Amino acid sequence: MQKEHNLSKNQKIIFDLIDKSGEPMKAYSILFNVQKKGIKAPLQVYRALDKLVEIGKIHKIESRNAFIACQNSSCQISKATAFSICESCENVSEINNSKLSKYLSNFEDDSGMRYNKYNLEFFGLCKKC
Amino acid sequence: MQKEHNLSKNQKIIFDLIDKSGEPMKAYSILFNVQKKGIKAPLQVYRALDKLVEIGKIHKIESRNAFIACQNSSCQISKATAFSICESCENVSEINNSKLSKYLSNFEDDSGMRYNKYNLEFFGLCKKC
DNA sequence: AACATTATGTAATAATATAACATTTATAAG
DNA sequence: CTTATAAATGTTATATTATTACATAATGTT
Repeated sequence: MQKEHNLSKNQKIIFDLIDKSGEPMKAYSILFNVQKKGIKAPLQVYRALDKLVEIGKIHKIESRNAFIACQNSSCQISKATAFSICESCENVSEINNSKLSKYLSNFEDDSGMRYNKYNLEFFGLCKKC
Repeated sequence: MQKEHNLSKNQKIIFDLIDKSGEPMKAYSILFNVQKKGIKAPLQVYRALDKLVEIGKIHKIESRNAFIACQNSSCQISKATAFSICESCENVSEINNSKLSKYLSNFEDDSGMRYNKYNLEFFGLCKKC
C-alpha cells in the first residue's frame, strides 16, 4: 500500500522538473529552471530536494551531486538504491533487480553490523558509448 | 605483484596524514593540517587526493565528501569499493568480503551493460551505537 | 480557537572543488 | 649528459555545492 505524499507547491514544481527531465539534475541547474516559477533561492531548492529524497520520490547520485526521479514504481523510500552510470555520456539509470536488492539487503559483514540502507553506483560504458 | 608507486612530496604528506588518522578526512581539514608543512592551497590538496584515489591508496566516501586510506592491502585500484558507515558516530570501515566483491564484479543488469567499477556504501548503526 | 508541525521567503555565508597560468622536478630517450 | 616529455608544484582567482539564521505563512490536529 502506497502512502500518497501530498507535495507542497515548491516540492511539486521541483519534482515535476526533475521527473520530466528524465536525467540527473544538479541543484543549481534546478534553481535556474524554476526561477520563472518564483523559486529564487538555493535553500528553497535544497529544502524541497531533501524532502523529496526523504520520501523516495527522487534519489541523489552521490558521485555526481545530482538528483534523479525514482524510476522504480515500488520504491517508497531511498533505503536501497542502485544505479548504473555511463562514464562517457553520463547517462544514469536506476537498477531494479530483485536478486541484487535481496542480496544487498541481507548482506552482513564480518563485524556483524546490520544495515538499514545502502547505495550502490556502478560505472561503465553504456551500449551507445 | 604490487606496483610501488613512488609518492611525490605532497602526496606523501597527505597520504600519511589520512592514513594515520584512520578515519575519513575532508579536504579542507587536510589542508588545515598540512599548512605547517608548506601546503597552502586547496588545489594542492585536491591534486594529491586525485592521484591517491587514482592509484588506490585512498578512497573517497562519496556520501561524506571525505577521504579514507585504503584498508585493504590487496587493493590496488579504486574500482571495487564497499564501505560500512555508522550513521550515528560516522565511523567508516572498508568492507573486504570476497563473496560480495565477486558478486558485484560479475553483476550484469538487464540492459547487458557491463561495469568496470562500482562503489557501495552501507549505512546503519555500528556495535557501539 | 489554540497549538503544533510543516513549508516558505530572504539574506548571508560556509564548504567543496576547479580553471588558468607559470614554473619546477622527475623520467625516459637519444 | 642533454634534450624531450610527462608529472608535480605554486599561486591566484573563481566556480559550484550546501547550510545557518531568522522571520513569516500555511497546514493539520485537538
